[in-house]
Amino acid sequence: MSLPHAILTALLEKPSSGLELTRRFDRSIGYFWSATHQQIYRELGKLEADGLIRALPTQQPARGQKKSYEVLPAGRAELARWTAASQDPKPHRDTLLLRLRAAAVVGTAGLEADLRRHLELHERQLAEYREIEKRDFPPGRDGTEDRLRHLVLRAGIDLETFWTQWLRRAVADVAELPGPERSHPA
Amino acid sequence: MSLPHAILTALLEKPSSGLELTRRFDRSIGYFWSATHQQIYRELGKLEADGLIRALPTQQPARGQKKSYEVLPAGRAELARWTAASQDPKPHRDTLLLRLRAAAVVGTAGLEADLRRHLELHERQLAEYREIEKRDFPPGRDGTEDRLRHLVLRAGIDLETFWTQWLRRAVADVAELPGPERSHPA
DNA sequence: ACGGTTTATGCAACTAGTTGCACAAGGTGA
DNA sequence: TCACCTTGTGCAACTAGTTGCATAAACCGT
Repeated sequence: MSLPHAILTALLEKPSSGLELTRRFDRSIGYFWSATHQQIYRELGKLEADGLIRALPTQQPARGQKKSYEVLPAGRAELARWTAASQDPKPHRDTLLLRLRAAAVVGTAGLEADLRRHLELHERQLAEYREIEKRDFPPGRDGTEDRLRHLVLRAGIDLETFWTQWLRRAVADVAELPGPERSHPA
Repeated sequence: MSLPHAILTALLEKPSSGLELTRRFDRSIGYFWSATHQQIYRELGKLEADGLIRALPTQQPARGQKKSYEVLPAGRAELARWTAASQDPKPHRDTLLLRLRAAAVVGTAGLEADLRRHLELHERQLAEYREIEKRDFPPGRDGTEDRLRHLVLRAGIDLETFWTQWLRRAVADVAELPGPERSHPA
């Protein structure tokens, strides 16, 4: 139940239209809370109906016309409430770890290539995060908002660092397992 | 679309009833692929209908009677196919990071306590993983299956290590932000 | 001025996961 | 012996997220 709050946060940072939000989700918030444009439009409709945001006045609010939203006081209050509330961590689900566990039973045939691919993806993501850090968080500036946003970015960097290291080890381990094409039949 | 494969893996490790599976999900596979008993029963039904598993012969298959399942060759084949297939990583969603980002806009009031709580939860999980490592992976034994399972466990350990470290920093950072009860109004 | 691409909004149907409850059998103590 | 608790199985309804497609305006070359 966090998508509405992600949208409220994004809109407080800057009032936007559905498509602008979609783009910003792809670039920054989406790194830890992804959403498609359909989800976003649907949620904008709900938030407006609930009186948490409103469409900025415009000439004709027709289809194909940009429609920007801003957060109302009730929306800010709801976001503050949600941020402060205690929440249990949702269980993670990780397909790759599951596949490795399955490979322990049915064999590792074909797995190594995909591990390498994942390694590359994570390396790319890590590089992107470091780029952002260099650009947006040069040493020195540390207002409150910057501090918190930097903290979030650092979580991303450290997570990707973990994955690249772990995947390198996984690739190496899987590569040196007995025999090519091993597949552990019944 | 991984729950059926998680179940196939678990059943290959050891044929089980629905409830036994539920318990094993809580203890081990569930660390990276959680599932409730309702999900498991539903999926067992589907897997049986699809001919990937079958119920072990028993006396009366009535309600309240244990019913164990084993994997059929078609099930093993499907699991092997899935394990080897290339898959894109699903986007993560992390509420805590989102809340921190929201806090940068609406203020950190009330957040610190929950960060501490999360820190404790991750410390506990980390301790549990280390316990399992000591128990199940003493130095020396390293068959193929052990190697892979140990690799998965190590991912869990490293992930929890990351979280505990990051959360410690987050708690410290949030604690020293300007003023108690800061809340950054419009 | 017309046909194609890009920008922008949105609906509908589907899949996956969660929550809440119902039902049956077997054991246990009063 | 009967009320209650535990174990085990399961349905139904709901919530969240995904996929595929429809629609419309604007911009752009010919």
